[in-house]
This record gives sequence, C-alpha cells and structure tokens, in this order.
Amino acid sequence: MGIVERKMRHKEEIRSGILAAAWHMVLTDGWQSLSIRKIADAIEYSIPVIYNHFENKEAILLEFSKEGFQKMALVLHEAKSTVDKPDAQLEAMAYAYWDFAFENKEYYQLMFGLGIPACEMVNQFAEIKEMTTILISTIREALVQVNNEQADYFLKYHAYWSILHGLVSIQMIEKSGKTDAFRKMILKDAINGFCKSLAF
Amino acid sequence: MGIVERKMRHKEEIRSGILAAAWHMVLTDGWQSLSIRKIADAIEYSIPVIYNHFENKEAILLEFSKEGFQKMALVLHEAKSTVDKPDAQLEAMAYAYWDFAFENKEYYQLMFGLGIPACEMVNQFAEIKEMTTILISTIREALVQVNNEQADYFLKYHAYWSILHGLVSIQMIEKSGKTDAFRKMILKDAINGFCKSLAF
DNA sequence: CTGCATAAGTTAACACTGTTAGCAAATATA
DNA sequence: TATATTTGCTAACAGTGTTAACTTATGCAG
Repeated sequence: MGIVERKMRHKEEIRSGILAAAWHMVLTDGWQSLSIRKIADAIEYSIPVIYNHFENKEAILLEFSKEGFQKMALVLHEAKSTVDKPDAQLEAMAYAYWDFAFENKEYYQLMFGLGIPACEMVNQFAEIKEMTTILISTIREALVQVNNEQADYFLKYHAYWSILHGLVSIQMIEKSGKTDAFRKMILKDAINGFCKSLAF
Repeated sequence: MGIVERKMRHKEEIRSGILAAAWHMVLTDGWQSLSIRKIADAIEYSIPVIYNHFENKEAILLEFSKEGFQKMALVLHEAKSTVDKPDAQLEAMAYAYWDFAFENKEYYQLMFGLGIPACEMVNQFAEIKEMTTILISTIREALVQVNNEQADYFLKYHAYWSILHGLVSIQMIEKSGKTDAFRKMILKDAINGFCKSLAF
C-alpha cells in the first residue's frame, strides 16, 4: 500500500533532521554546547521525539564520530592514490590526515575526544614550560651527540613529544586487548626509530 | 596579632579542602562527574563558599592540570638523571612519560583534554577499521620497498598513526603563534624521520 | 461510516548541573 | 559597647539529560 513506506520515509526525515540540526549547532557553537532541547527546538518537535531515534545524546555524537572516520578513510584513500611509491604515499597520507583534522576540527575532536574546556588554556600557564624545556634541552644534547647540530631542534622536539602523546592517547582510547608488554614494544620501537632519525 | 594569619590559614585550609575533596572525587568517579555541589557537600560548606576560592569549576580542573604538568616535569627530570648519554635519556624519558600517563590517567586526561564519553567506544564500531587498514597496508608496502619485511608492521603502523595524532592534537591544543608553514615543516620533518626509520 | 487499537507526539515532571543575588550571623575594629 | 566588615547561608535562576503519563492523530476491521 505504500503506507508503511511513507511512514518510514517520514521517520527517516526526522532522523536526518535531528542530525542536520545537531551538526549545524556543532559547527556554529561547538559540540560542548549541543543540547537535546535546542535540537528539539530546531526541528520543531518536542523533546521525547529525539529519543525515538537516538538512545541518548551520546549516540548522536557517536554518529558524527563514525561519519568522521568514514570521511577520514576516504581522504586517506584519495591521498594514497595520487602517488605510487609507498613512502611517498605515507607522506601524502600524512598531509591528508593533517589537513582533514584542521579542516574538520569538530569531527576530529569528536573522533578522539579532544576539547575539554581546560585544555584551551594549556598554553596560558607556565607549568607547561618546565616540561617542555627539559624535553628541548635533551633533544639538543642528543643532536650534539650524533653530530647533527644543524638540525632544527624545535622540529625534533615537536616530533618527539608528538610521538609520545600520540602513542599514549591512542592507547588510552583504544582499550584493546593488547598486553602491557606489547604496548611498551610499540613505544620502544617508535622511540628507537626517532633516535635513529636524529642523525639525519 | 596573628589574627589575619589565623584567618589566612583558615582560608587556605578551606581552599586545600576543596581541592582534596575534588581530587578524591576525580579519582573515584572521573573528572566528568565532578560537581560543585558534591564538593560543597564533602567539605561541609555551602556552595557559594567554593566561589570565594575559585572563579568557577573550570579553575579547579585547571589547578589539577597545572599540578599534572609539574609532576610530569619532575618525573622527566628523574628519568633523565638515571642515564648519561642523550639518546638513552630520550629513551628513559619516553618510558617515564608513558608510565606517568598511565599511572596518572586522570592527570593526563585533564592535561590534554582527553576523555569525552563518546571516545570510550571508539574501538567498538567498525568505521575506524577502514581507516586503520589503509594505514597498515601502506606501511607494509613501504616496508617491502625498503627491504625490511621482517620488521613488525604493526609496531610501525602504531608509530605512524601516533606521530600524526600527536602532532595534530598538540597543535590543536597549543594555539600558539606558529604559522601554518612552520607547522607543516614539523609534520614533514617528523614523517621524513619516520620513513627513514622504516629501513631499520 | 463508525469504533477501536496502535502509533505519534505532547506536556510536565524528576533529578541533576553551574552560578549568583540578597540576606543573616559571626567576627574584628573604633 | 556600637559599628563596620568579613563570612557563610538560603534560595533562586537558568540551564542540562531523561522519562512517565497523557492526548491526539492515524490506519484498519467490522
């Protein structure tokens, strides 16, 4: 009869309306200020309607997180296909990854759980400096050791810190079945690779 | 007269009481569920008292973030002092960084703004796989290219991804005056270093 | 075409949250 | 002792996510 089809269509319309309204709000005000009430207001339905389509607020954000990973995969595929040699591909993908993250900050923040209010001020206080200075000084000493003083220590310092932070935060998020020993092997290998790359 | 001293002492006691109660709650229930009301309840004062000591809730969390950076700096210093050669120091500091992060997850999450609810489920959905498979496959191809197929591609993949994520998220948090061009140089240098390290 | 069951959508509430204005009580000073 | 000041409290405002209970609209069988 097409009645159930029409109903389904209508239901789907509301669902995508919720997502559209929510995404619009995420883009304009950030995901921190997303609220069920505001969504309901935007789609001109009452609040409980939203709960017929999503279990809770988190489920809506999760939807965007999924979308983000899909888009990211697409972007990486495209980048890879532009060049042939694997190392060039790794480089192209790195740039693509980077660009995606900064052109889609909201996605990236949702994907990796970044952006609590406090971290906006991370650069504002001095406590962080004590940590960075010791990192930087050691990097400089290491560059002297391998006779590569002309290298930009600031670049190397950022790479070093990023490897550490990246490894830690991805491991924290993943919660996979990896053993501690295996996790430490990842760390060891990455740091060894970094130390070797200091000589260049 | 010592009266103002006694008052100051009392004020300081309340302040540290607030922090102690807050930190206890962060440790037991996570910083997401920290609430001014619960703190007030714990220190047996009314709610507005807390606002005499901290401008808002964020300021309390920021306090812990600062503490975290201080402790981290201490840990890095200690690690560095255990060995002499700079590259060994970098390795020791890396382990120390890692251990600190996982032994003090709450600190680390506050320091770098990790831990929105959605990211707890990042490993649960399939969308992330599409992204990781393309990373892994390219890593494997690159290892073939440099005749280093016996290397553990999984380790290398984690290093690669971590460098990317680390660079991105630290740059996102920092909001420093770096130019885009400089930021890309950091990225380029780090990726080049990684690609070179693939041969080992 | 009417009565009824089901689905759709609403109101209103619960239990929270951060934050602040206005008032009462305790304290220190003149 | 009387006044001024600090200290702390009550109570409210303006939000939040979530859900129980009710009403209205819709589709279907008799």
